[in-house]
Order: sequence, then structure tokens, then C-alpha cells
Amino acid sequence: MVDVGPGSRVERKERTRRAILDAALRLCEDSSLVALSLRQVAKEVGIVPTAFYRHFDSIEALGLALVDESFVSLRAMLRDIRRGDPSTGTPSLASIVDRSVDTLQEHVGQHRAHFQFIARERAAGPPSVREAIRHEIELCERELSTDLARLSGTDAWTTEDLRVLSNLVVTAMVATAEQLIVAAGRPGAEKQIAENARTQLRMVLVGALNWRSRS
Amino acid sequence: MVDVGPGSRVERKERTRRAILDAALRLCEDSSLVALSLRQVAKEVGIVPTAFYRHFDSIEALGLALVDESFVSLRAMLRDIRRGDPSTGTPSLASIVDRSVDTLQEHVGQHRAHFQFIARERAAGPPSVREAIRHEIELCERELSTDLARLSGTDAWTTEDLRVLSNLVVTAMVATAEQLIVAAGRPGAEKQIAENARTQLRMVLVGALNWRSRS
DNA sequence: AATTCGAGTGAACGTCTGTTCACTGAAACT
DNA sequence: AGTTTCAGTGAACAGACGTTCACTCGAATT
Repeated sequence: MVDVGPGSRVERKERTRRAILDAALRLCEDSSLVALSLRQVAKEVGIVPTAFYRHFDSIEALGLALVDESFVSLRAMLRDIRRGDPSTGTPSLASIVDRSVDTLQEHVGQHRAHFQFIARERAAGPPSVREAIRHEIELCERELSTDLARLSGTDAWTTEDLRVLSNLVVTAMVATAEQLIVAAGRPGAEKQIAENARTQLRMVLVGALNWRSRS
Repeated sequence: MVDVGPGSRVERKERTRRAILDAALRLCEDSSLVALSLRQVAKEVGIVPTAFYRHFDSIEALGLALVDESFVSLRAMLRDIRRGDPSTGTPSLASIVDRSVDTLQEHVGQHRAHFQFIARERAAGPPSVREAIRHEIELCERELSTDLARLSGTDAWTTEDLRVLSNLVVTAMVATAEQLIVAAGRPGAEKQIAENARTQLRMVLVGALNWRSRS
């Protein structure tokens, strides 16, 4: 328990920092950050409670680090979606929807813990954690709105309208991710949820276009 | 502290039961059920910890009671929305949206604690509480889908399609309620959120109609 | 080779936790 | 009038909690 393996001092420190983050994420799978104790985490890692303070000031600080880490996963997903299919010149709206939902489903499958952490602490975490997550999601909405502006081709859209649409899409995607997490391990249910998400996204996009064009 | 006022024995019992529910709801406003202790609740109520057991087996059981109570509020809101405006024969789609969002905003304003409780414990509560909330929301979706069937007039819709649409609408409304709670006390922000919700609902409904008619 | 640095240790503290038990005393029942 | 019922009491418990402090002992610096 005193021997954490080879490596320089900074390497060893980084290694137990990682172990703490992983342990906390694992314990958060069936609880919440606010119901997580320093001693639980320490025991899970295999260090004495006091050693925790060498890495984080508090559970809340740990939570903020987990937010950063989780959104690295989420941004990787967005990058995957955005990269799109380069085979066709201008992809159809339906194909974009299909690709996006597929990518979402795949990424939630891997990194399940990260998405579950965001979904839970978004509503129940310490105030600073909630605020951090809220802010990150707002950034995602902004990015999506610029993507949508580039995609739709119509420049009759207000930035405000784009923001509202993005908000709706992100909300639907977050909800889909939550459903996928609940349905984890039941492939049939997952497939159904993905299918529903595709339908919903098409409804929203088509609706937004038609609604805009007539106002 | 021993004198809880006048009334028969069952009245007095019901009164402290109410006090427990209210105290728990109050404490849940800036924490979560899973981070709520029996002793905290007892102290807030003004009874000794042991007396808690005369009313609930555990915090979890208390949570389930709070779910029931919260959804009474939510169902009252749905009833208000459904009652609609009887002045015009067949209300326009836009007026339905406006009325619905207005009613949502009003009900979230009152009963803020109930909506906040649902929003938080939906993601972070004990498994049984999460499941109970998930089930209640699913019932709401079913009710909405029958309403939509009666409303649209078109019977080209599959029940499955209606369910998917209802799921999207409910998701958007839940997200709106969450935003309203965060923005509580800032009338400007609340107004903006309600306006966004109206736009989003119109997008979804118009989109759903147009999408269906071409498939 | 001598010194500093710092991640991890282990004991100790006061406080809070859930749960047990035997009890009181007034309302309810017979 | 006598008895039962039961919401609420208060002491006691064993365990978990966050945080403090002085410490080790190997790597890093000088």
C-alpha cells in the first residue's frame, strides 16, 4: 500500500491522482457527489484519508476536476459528429441526423461513467459543479448554433433563433443520453431509444425550417 | 416541543407527518435526498430522531411520499393546461402553446419546491425514487399523447409516433421547468425562458405535422 | 555526500450518523 | 372507571465523518 510502483515522483503523484478520479467516478455510478465522502474515496483508492488532501482541497474540487474530464469525453464526441461524412459533398439532413445519433449512442456506450456523472451532477451536484456543467453545456449550444448556421444555408435566421433551436436540440440529446444510460445493457431498448431520437431530431429540424420560412 | 396543539390523535399525527414532509422538502432545496439525514429532518421539524420512525421507515420512504405529493402538484398543472380556453370553439395551435407555457411558468412559480424536488431526484435520488419519478413522467407522456391525438384531428398518426412526439414535448417542458427554477427571482430571465419555450414548442408541433404528412 | 521536499502514514479529536430500547402520558377504547 | 394504544421522549450504542498534527522515508536538489 506504500509501494505505488515505479516512476519519478511527479509520475507517482499523477498516478494516484488518476486513481482518485477513477475511484470517485466509480463510486458516483450509484450515488452522487454530494453523498460521497472523502473517506470512501480514500478507501477505494487504497490510501489513508489524509493523503487525499495532497491532491484536492475537497470533494467539491474533485467534482470540478471530474467535470473537466467528463467534458473532454463529450467534446471528443462532438468532434466526431462534426467531422461528418466526407464521402458525399453536401450530406442530406437525414444522414446527418443518423450519423449524430449513432455517434451519440457509441460514445455513451464507452465513457458511460462520464455521461452519467454529467447527467446526475448537472441536477444534484454542489452549486459550483452545477454551474460548471451548465456553463459547459451552454458552450456546446453555442457551437451547435454556429454549425447549424453553416449547415442550413439560409441566413434569414437570427442568432437568437439559432440559439433557441440549439437549446432544444441539446436538451433532446441530453435526454436521449440519460435514457441510454438507464437502458444500459439492454440492446433492444437502446436501439429503440436511438430510433426515437432520430425521429425527434428530424421533427425538430424540419419543423424549425418550416416554421422559420413562414414567419 | 411536546405540545403540538389541539386536535384528535390522528389529526396530531397527520400534522407532524405534514411537518416532516415540509421540512424535508425545505432541506432538499439546497441538497439532495441522498445527502439528507434523518436527524437533520427531525431537528428541522422539532422532534426527537426516534419519532421519525412513527411516520416513515426510512428517508427513502419519505422520498417516495414526496414524489407522490409533488406529482399531485404536477397533475394539477396538467389539468389546468388541459382545461384550455373554452371561449373559442377550436383554439389555434399558437394559443394552445401560449396557454401551456404560461400555465407551466405560473405553476413552477408556486410549488417551486415540488418541481425542484422532481428535477433533482429524477437524476440523483435513490433508485426507487428515480424509478417512481420515471414512471410518473411516462404516465404524463401517455396522457399527452392521447391529448395530441384528439387535438391534431389527423388519424394518420401511429400511437408510436404520438408517443415519440409526446416524449420530446415532455422533455422540452421538463428542461424549461429546470431553467425556470434556476432563474427563479429574475423576472427578465424567466420571461426569456418562457419565450424560448414557446418558440420551441411551435417548432416541434409544426415540424411534427409537416414531417408526418410527407412520410 | 548532505539537505530539502513532499506523498503517504497513523493516531487522535469532536461531531454527526442510523438504530436500539425502555419510558411517559394523554387520547381512545371497553 | 379501568385499560389499551401509541406519538413522542431521552439515553445509549457503534460506526463514519472531516480535519489536525507530528511523523516517515525515498526521491529530488544542492
